[in-house]
Amino acid sequence: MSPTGTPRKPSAAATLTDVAAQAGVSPATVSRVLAGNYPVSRSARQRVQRALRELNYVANTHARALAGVRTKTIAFVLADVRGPSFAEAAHGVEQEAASHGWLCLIGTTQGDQDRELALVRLMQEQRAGAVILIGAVDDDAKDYRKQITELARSLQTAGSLLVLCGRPPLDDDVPAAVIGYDNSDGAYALTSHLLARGHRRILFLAGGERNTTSLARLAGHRRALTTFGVEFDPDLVAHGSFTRASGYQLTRRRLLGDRDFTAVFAATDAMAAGVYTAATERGLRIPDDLSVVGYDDVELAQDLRPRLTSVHVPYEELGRTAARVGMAEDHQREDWPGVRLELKTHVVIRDSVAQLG
Amino acid sequence: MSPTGTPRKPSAAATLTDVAAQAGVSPATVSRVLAGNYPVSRSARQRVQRALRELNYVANTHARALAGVRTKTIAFVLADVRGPSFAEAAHGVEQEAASHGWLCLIGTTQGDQDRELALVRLMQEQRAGAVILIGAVDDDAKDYRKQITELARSLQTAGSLLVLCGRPPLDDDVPAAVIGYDNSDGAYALTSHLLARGHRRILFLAGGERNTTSLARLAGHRRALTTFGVEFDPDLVAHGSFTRASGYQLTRRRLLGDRDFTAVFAATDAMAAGVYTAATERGLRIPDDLSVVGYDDVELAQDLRPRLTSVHVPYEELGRTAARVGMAEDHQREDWPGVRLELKTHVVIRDSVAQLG
DNA sequence: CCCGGCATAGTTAACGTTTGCTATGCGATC
DNA sequence: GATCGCATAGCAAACGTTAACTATGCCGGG
Repeated sequence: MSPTGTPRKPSAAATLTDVAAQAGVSPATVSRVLAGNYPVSRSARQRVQRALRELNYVANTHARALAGVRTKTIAFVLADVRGPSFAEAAHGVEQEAASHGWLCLIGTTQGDQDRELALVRLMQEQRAGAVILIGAVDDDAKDYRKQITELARSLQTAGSLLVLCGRPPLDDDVPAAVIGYDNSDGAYALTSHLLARGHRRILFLAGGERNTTSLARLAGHRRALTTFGVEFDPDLVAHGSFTRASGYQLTRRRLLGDRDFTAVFAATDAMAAGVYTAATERGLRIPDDLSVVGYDDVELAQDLRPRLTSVHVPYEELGRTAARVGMAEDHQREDWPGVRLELKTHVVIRDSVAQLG
Repeated sequence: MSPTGTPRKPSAAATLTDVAAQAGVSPATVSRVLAGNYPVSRSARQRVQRALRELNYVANTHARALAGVRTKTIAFVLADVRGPSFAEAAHGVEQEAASHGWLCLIGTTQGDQDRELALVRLMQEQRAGAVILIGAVDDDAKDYRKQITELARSLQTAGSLLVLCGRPPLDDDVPAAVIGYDNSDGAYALTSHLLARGHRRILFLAGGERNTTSLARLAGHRRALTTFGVEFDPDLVAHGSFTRASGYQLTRRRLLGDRDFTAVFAATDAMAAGVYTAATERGLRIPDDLSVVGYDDVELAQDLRPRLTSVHVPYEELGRTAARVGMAEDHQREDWPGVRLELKTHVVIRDSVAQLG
């Protein structure tokens, strides 16, 4: 009734109650206009909408959440946003979330597992609808599994969900979703390709010795060797990290003496890029003098010359799927069946492998 | 007094009040133990801490925020997390935020300005302490400036702050911080380098016709031309987008007929990569037959062969600075002086430019 | 021996929404 | 013409914290 009646406290955001006062209705009515889940008369609705505009009302998520509305926020935690494969996955999560009107909370660990744990806690304080963990882990950390298991339970208790993405599952009774992709089979196929082209001595450039992704890729590699009846030579495995610099160092060292391999399987495309540099430095031409393959099929694989043969991993799809699972409503139920998905990979043949013999 | 007294409602997260009951104290005491800003007796503290652990208490940010505690959340909005320069900036924001215990809310626009506006609104509903907008804009959108100005004011009213990052400032009276970097001077320096090496006919591959970043870089280029007394030829500017594909297309088209330029200035490194491909396809060697330069100095610049001469932009620093400004406490004051910073760039000379004549 | 003050503790009123319940008016039905 | 029901509206109690007050006991000083 009093359009210019009681003036709001200056320089503070307008609340629902302010809007109600301005429109001459009760707060409940404003809330109903906003939610549209209850009949409101035409005239009241119009006055409310006018007041909403005039006061430039912005809803308060915190109050909403407290009052029991499910928060449309999904959290994800990864090692580093700059890694191309991580970025791809992050993009998938973000797109999927956005398409449902959800927002993303993000945190990075730089590979520190304690930081990861701390971040999950923080995300839980924010009452994120789900927490997605992306990327490999070191399989040693003793109480890491225990702690993450506790977190998973804790999240479930709070009506949230832990989604593990691209890392091995926890125990069966842990309430977490697992979205994986197939590292071992991809490596199997890639090594098979190398073997089919006549390579017998293949240097495998691995990541961290306990890194689960690295381990799985190495396992696939060995499996292919066995299938083709080629004996596995431990000397042909070098451990480093998933970086270009590491690929460079490892290769450089191996190229110092006599070369006893015709191909290099780099556990990631980034490492493969390092191999290129080291080989070029030594005057080796790819693929004529040395064949190289990578893994991940990030954009870089097409930028290298010759273009790199690699295994395509659907990182964006991985992120999308994780988000979809996290946003699903039914994981709140007591009898939720759990989710365990495995995405497929495939070899992309380009120009970095020579046919031998 | 009753350690196992009243059992909590099963399968719901423990609240402060639950903890208080368990420890036999009032909620206020628990809150004080948590905050550590008020004396609590040793015995009470210990009982509380025990209960905290037993119940696996996780604070509720929403309730805290409602009760008036400043939320330690910073939001940032960019076009796409996959772009390497964006990723770098995002990393900077995230690192800086994390080092102060803040969390990041993230949203991407895919270049859609309406989406950007909508995202800022969403972030405001979340009561983010600041909202950082990263990246260029199209300078045409009529009411875009008006709307973003309104948002800036609205954010300020709510005690938050709009931080514009790598895009031109709004009007002087708009309460927003602006963190820029120098596009025009960088382009000036880079074109000067080309001119100093004897190039006179330089094809400039620009981004969107109204893209502010592209426009600024083109302006610097023209300024250098003028300084060296070289007449600007509009025919030597081609507009596309900041992508590799666009760089490829634009170059390809120009290479069909007679070539009337000796160097290409690509407005981004990604476009330069496209130039490489198109040139190689035509059998042109870089830099012998054609010189190429880029802008941004992302990792890609070092992956290309020959390595790309480019302008280094401190994207990570840009993000860090934006976050720092956003998290500062004093921007809440009525008499906040505002912030307008400009980061420096510098040319990185590599192997993609030939000395002519 | 009384009182002022300090160290703790509890009480309670916010914070901004949502929502179940209750109240009101009015047209239709018997 | 009393009654029922429906379409609207408001009231008030949550939600989980914080912090300003208030209450209690105990100590030391006068």
